[in-house]
Amino acid sequence: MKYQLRRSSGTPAYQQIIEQTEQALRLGILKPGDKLPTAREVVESAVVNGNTVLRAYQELQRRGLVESRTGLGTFVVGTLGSADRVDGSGLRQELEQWMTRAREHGLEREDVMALVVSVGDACFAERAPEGRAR
Amino acid sequence: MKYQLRRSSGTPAYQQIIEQTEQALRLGILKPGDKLPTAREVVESAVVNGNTVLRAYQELQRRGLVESRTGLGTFVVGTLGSADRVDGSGLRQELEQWMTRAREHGLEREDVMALVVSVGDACFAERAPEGRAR
Amino acid sequence: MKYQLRRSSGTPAYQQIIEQTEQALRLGILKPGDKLPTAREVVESAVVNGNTVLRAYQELQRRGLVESRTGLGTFVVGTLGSADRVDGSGLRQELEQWMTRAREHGLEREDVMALVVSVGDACFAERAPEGRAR
Amino acid sequence: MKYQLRRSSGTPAYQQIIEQTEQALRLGILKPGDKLPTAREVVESAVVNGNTVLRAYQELQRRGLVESRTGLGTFVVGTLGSADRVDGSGLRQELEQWMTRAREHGLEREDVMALVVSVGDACFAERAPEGRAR
DNA sequence: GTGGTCTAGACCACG
DNA sequence: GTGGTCTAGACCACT
Repeated sequence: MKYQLRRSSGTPAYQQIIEQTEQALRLGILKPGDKLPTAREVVESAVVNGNTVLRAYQELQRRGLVESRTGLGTFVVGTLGSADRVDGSGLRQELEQWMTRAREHGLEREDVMALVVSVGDACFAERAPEGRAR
Repeated sequence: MKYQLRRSSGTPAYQQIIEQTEQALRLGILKPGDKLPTAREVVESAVVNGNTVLRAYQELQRRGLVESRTGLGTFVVGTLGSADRVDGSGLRQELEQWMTRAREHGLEREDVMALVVSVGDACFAERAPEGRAR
Repeated sequence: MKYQLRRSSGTPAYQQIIEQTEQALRLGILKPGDKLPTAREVVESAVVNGNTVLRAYQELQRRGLVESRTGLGTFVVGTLGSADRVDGSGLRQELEQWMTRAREHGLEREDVMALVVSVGDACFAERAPEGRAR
Repeated sequence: MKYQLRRSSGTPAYQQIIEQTEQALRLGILKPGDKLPTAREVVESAVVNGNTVLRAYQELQRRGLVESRTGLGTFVVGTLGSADRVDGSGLRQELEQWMTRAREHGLEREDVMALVVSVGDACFAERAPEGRAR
């Protein structure tokens, strides 16, 4: 697990850490029992303040995804989404092929993202309470 | 064009407006000559302060995507990405099919997004200057 | 609403703020719609750092008791306990009389508290999941 | 004497041990000559690190409430408050009755505690040096 | 002026 | 060494 923070994105750093951790949980990169990097490690690797990391970890703890034990570290205890259903379904491969094709068509990364959000909104639009996305 | 702000997302409101506008540009929902909603309209529809909208529009203008003409409104003058290349390429349809399949496999919206980001990182990773993604 | 922090108590300051706010909610001192003191005001009156106050307010917000609106302040939106049932029940008066008697018997404040905790444990002991009190 | 630690309360474990010991002293549950549980016993029953228990006992010793004799154990040597005055005064019985009534009125444990603190502040408020209560 | 994020660094509790 | 609290002060978003 390695965090990639975009400092200029406007999204708070501690929130990016939360999002990336949840993403890793969804993708099965992190599983219950796994140890998150220590706050100190993240400070070094992601060039961010220790408090910021702790804040993110505490929020993850509050969400029941993680548990911190002083002197030991922070460990995954919850799961998120359905990462396991992806493996063996071919979904990933198909997406890779599609994205390669999109790229060959001249689409940039951000174009692809915008398209995915747009299609996702339509596809997963079932009475979303309010505020579909960003 | 209608803005959907997530107030609790942590991402500043004015930035969400910018992002959604740029996204619309990439998707071809907005094209040069189009008129953005007036600040007043956004204030009402998105429950946000007028100054916030103006700040977002100013930033869009600074980026050369938009032009405000007093008394008339704010108009799109620039383009972004390669929206036109999507039409007729079948890319959108393929994505829709893929996403439907993903959904039938039990994936949630957030799972799909995590997967897309993950694959996107791999696919568009070429000499990322630094901090290519989140 | 005025916070009285015991800095030497070992209990974190931000947590004392949370506890006292919840207590005020239980006692009906704070009701939905009421405005909490601004972080700045608490900083001055309670001699504590602004971040510490914000942290407490954010936790209260997370618990759904309070809502912060930038530029406006922090407002009570939730309720807690059954404060209204105390009024008119005579419970408060009876407690006051009992406590006066206890004091005349030579009990100190801390003695009273210890006694109350002890009796409370017995009286409200219904299968508490684990960890009854301090 | 059995310690009940709330791990999530924010209050340090070693302090909870101190508080509970003092409370027992005030209530007469512990009297001079009594033996505290050995650190080892506490470690097992309260799932806490041995050093933490020792630190608490040292603090109690510093306060003159307790004395550790190597090879024998830790023994109560001091008193606190006026526990003896409670017995035979009827105070405890009255409190029990009041609390039962409170409970029948629908008050929760936390409501009662908030009320007691509130009344206690008023009743024992005399020239509080500063920050008399929470 | 109000809430909120971030930093740098100190100090504490715990293993 | 690991998580956690607190401070002082800077800077930002929003009303």
